[in-house]
Amino acid sequence: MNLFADIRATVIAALTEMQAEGTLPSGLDFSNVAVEPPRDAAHGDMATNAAMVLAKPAGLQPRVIAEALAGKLLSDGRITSADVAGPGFLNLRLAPVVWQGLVQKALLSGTDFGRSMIGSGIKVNVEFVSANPTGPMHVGHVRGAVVGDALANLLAFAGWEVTREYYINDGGAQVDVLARSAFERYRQAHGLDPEIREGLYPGEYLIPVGEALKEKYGDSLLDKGEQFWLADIREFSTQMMMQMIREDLAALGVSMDVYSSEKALYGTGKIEAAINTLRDMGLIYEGTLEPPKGKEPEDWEPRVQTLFRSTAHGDDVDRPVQKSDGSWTYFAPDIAYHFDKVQRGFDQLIDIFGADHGGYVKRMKAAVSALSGGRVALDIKLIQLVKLWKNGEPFKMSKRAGTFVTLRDVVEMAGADVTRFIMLTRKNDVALDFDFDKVLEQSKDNPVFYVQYANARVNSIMRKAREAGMDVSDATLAAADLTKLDHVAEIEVAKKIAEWPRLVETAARGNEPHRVAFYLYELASDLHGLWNRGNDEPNLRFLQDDTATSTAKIALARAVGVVICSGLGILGVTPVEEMR
RNA sequence: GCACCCAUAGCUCAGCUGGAUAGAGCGUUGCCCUCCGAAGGCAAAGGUCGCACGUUCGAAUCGUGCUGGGUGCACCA
Repeated sequence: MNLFADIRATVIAALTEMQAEGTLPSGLDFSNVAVEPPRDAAHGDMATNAAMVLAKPAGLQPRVIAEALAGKLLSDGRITSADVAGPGFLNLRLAPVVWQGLVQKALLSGTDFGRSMIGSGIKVNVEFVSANPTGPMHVGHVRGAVVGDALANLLAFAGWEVTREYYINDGGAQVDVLARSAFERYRQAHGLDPEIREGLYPGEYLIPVGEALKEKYGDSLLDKGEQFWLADIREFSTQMMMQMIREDLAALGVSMDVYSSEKALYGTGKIEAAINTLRDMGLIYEGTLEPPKGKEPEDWEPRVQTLFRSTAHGDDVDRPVQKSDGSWTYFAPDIAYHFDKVQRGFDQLIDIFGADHGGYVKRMKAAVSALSGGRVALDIKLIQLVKLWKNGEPFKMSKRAGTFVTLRDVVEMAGADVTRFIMLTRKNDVALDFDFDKVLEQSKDNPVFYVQYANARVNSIMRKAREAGMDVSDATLAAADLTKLDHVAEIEVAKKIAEWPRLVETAARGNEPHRVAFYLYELASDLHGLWNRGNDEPNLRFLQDDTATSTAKIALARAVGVVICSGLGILGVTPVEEMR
């Protein structure tokens, strides 16, 4: 599937043959032998470092190995040249037929082109968003939601068995605050003045909750004390908030496979079981922590606490799992929750956190490491801030929530597709500017537009061809005489298409969905470049007088379109067929 | 004080897990287009990859120590 992997296999086979012939000593480790695109395309199509990696263990000069290897490789029909260069690189050139064949393969596979099996048999859990169920989702959540969802898509495309999961933080004090805030709105629904005291949630989104409470309870709770209604209203409000959050996520095109509740962990013995598992490992003890140096809290006093020896698994200090009154800290259910994920049989866990939670990375990794006996890897992606801009200045207003910009505001102003794409135009750990004016601009400066436009152009070509009576079904295009794609400019585009399967694998291995967005931009750029050359060089236009030539050229364009659609699918962005 | 993240062209950022002469867009400069396959095109200039050591055939990439910015640091989640 991945051409680079194919050629690498060929290289390894040649090396093995050389061992059999005695050109190379036996017992060499080939794992560091790589076949990659060279940095400079002028060097060739692919380069292998085999000679340099093996020179030392083989006790031979790099050039000696490289030249012998070159001789072997040239007997492969796909390889037209193999030149030794630099310190011992072997630069390979592949026959045009290889690239032409790839175009055909893309057409035959459709949007499955690039699908990989490297994750086959690996169960991965991607936990993301996990916003507190106390209000609508805001901008801060959008990026994490998009990154998590796109990453899940990417991993699935590369063969992983993916579960998307949302952890509902409904076990702490914040849902009590939610209940009290909702109670005030309930009073308001009865015509009373709500008392939104300091510390309560002031957002107007709770007004409908108050009305729903009135619907359900009438006036029966109005003069009752908190002890009579807190649990019920908490449950009721949390449900309504989660419903709202699901709708917010849906508006962004995100759906979860599993919603896990923190509250549901209490009273089931799961927390105790997780902590006891650690205890059996000798990782739980009663002790006193040192005060943090440099910034000692005002009310600090030495206190005996139940601690998790996270330092045994790479953390900097041990962490408390119980408060001084004996109740659990927030960390305890988190441990239990991750233990639950381990017990559900996941081989790999991914958490998407806001960058402000960076301090919890080591302790969570320590917990997973301990509870899985090192079997399960936890990767935590920290998502940096998004700064919103409009009219050249920071955008802060919100229609509904008052204090923050909601996800809905963003989606309504920019659209889900644009929002998703832009959120992936930066690495997760770098801050991102989101300018409402720029992201909606129809110009080359806007990457979303640029990529969509490339696909629209492909569709435009096919539309015109159909109008001219041509058959441009994928089957016909795949059967075209692709040797007519013999111009270097066309071969270059085919080479870019060839990179797609490899990119999918690299991006998936690194949990880096942003790579897909960058690749699509480059691919679009190549298509636009070829299109533009058609202005001056009519023989590079996609539509020619000769049907066979046209069919071949359209096949190339269509292959680009297929990859763009496939890539956009991973990003969760709908490809457009026509720009308006 | 400690931990984590960031630092690459004037600006915004990539850089395929250690490869060759470090890339793209914007901006700048110069040419082309204003008979629609131009919601522009071609080309050029622009860099001590924050600094200093180290690891090795080879470092923007790995290690150590600094500098500057961000985030977070017991009984909040």
